[in-house]
Amino acid sequence: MTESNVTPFQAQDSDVKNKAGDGDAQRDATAARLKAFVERIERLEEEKAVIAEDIKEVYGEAKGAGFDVKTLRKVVSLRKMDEQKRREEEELLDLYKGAIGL
Amino acid sequence: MTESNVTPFQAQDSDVKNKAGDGDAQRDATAARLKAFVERIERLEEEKAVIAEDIKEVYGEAKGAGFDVKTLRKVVSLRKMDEQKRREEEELLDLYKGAIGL
Amino acid sequence: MTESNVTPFQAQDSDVKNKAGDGDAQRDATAARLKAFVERIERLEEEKAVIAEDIKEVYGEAKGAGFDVKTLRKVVSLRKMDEQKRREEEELLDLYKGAIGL
Amino acid sequence: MTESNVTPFQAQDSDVKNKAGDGDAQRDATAARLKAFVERIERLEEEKAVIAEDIKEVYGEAKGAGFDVKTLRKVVSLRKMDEQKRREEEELLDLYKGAIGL
DNA sequence: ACCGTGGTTAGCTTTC
DNA sequence: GAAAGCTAACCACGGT
Repeated sequence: MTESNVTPFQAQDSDVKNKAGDGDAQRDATAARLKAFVERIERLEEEKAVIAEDIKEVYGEAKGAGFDVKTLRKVVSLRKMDEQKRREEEELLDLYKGAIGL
Repeated sequence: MTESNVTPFQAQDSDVKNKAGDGDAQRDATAARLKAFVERIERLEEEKAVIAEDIKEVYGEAKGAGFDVKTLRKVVSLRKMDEQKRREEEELLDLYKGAIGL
Repeated sequence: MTESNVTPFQAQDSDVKNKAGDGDAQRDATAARLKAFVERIERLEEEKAVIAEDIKEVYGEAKGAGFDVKTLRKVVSLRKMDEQKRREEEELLDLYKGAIGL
Repeated sequence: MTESNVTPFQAQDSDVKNKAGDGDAQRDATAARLKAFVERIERLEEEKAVIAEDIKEVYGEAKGAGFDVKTLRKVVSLRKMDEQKRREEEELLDLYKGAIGL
């Protein structure tokens, strides 16, 4: 699939493509490649859904262990914010370093 | 950890928590368990974020291969909707069956 | 109110706001306009809440008439999904048409 | 419609209804009533959607007037919370008054 | 009567 | 700057 020589449908401004002489072969090939992309995406989304499910289960466990879920979520959320803040500060530091010549 | 005999903090309306005789040991143990939950969740969320990233990359690839991303997203969305609809219709059937007494 | 010449508060990153010469008049005017927006929103949300209440009542009526509410909800939900699907398919068609250059 | 003499489908535990000898007339009547409920609900939901749209527009206006939408949402939300709190306190007061004999 | 669950809605992020 | 998709909080319902 590294040697792609047919052009799939694509947003275009005013040009007309594949108007005539477009055999079924290319159409089929394009369709197959499209299908491949769709399936890759769907598999990944499925994995994502599974993990989301796992997360819910962990919260459930925590609840069963006596923790307050809402509070727990807040804690996780706050740590994530801190993390972002820390990264931003690091970026800023890098920026400064670059500005003064490494 | 299956034999949990300390009570973690928890949302309470008007009760008094940890009033007296609450040694540091329990507090530490509770904190440790809380930390464990938080870390499990964070690890899972990290995995989820990675997959979300992968999905974005696949869309990027598709775009590079000449597909229109917006259209591709629509296709994926419609397929998901079909899936949901199919499931709901099955549920509805079961519901009807229950509603009229099996 | 079409000629607004004062600047209300607004999220800003690192700028200095209302530094000097900022009399009370502008502040009051801004506050008044803010209040007006808040009140408009609150009135609309109130209307929305009333309608949500009405919907609940209709479900209640249906229940009183012997219909199974859960099933009824499912039916409504499926019809909504059909509607959305129909619209999306139309959009998809347009999208395809655009993608291949009209 | 005050004299309803047919029984619509409904959740039941173990009884079997409408098994045999159920003419089409009742079925049609039930279907018609069901349809009426569905349509009433759909109309109300449509109204609700319109109002939700209006609210979005007001936020848009406020933004155009220079207000920060996120902050504005926060203000509205806080006022709603205050309102709830106020009501709860009033209820509590009534409760007390009742408890001591008006 | 309470808990657990699922559906609904609002807010945030990211894209165009 | 607008629009949409995704995510997280909220709420009402049914089950136990």
